[in-house]
Amino acid sequence: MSTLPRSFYLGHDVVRIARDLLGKVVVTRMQDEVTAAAITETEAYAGELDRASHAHGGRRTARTEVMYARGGTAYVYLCYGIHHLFNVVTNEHGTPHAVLIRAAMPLEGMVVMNTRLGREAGHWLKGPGVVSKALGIRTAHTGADLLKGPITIEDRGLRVARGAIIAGPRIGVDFAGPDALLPYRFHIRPSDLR
DNA sequence: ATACCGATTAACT
DNA sequence: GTTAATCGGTATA
Repeated sequence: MSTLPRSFYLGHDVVRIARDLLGKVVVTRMQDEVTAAAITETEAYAGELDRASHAHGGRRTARTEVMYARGGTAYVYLCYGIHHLFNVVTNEHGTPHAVLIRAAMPLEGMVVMNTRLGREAGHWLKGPGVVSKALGIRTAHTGADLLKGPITIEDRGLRVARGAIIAGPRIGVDFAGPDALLPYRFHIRPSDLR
């Protein structure tokens, strides 16, 4: 169990980092409640040039400012007034790259997850809103340092089976024109983690 | 100040 | 396949 170092997040290739996050474990420690889940789906948002990104065109607002922080910072925003979507900021300070965590496999704290979800978490948290809800991640956590907590990401030695990664276009970004077709989404099945 | 709408989800028909 | 839920961000005035 080792928390990912700052250098993991400072890389300039957000698409590669999105792929490398598959199999890594998101851990939250909140009020003595520990939950952990292995990432099975991600999407890369490539900053100012990416029409699907909140930071497209260099937009800087109260909400998006945290995207310009250094890699290893949490960006959590409210979508449709209901869902808290968890992103991992990457690249150096000033470059607004981020990776959206869209699905994960529960590893620890299933009882707590069940309570938070109001149902059985099962063996696969599908959808960014569901992942955040199960892990207790909310907009209040935006700006949190992923090297300190309460949210951390660890390498627990899980490896992705060779050839298991599927790349494709991102979900829900039809408004982004040609950028909606970029293969910035990566996913695997929980059974592809060893 | 006001109007519109989204990197979604669950519960419908 | 369709739709309600729910509210902060953003643009427009």
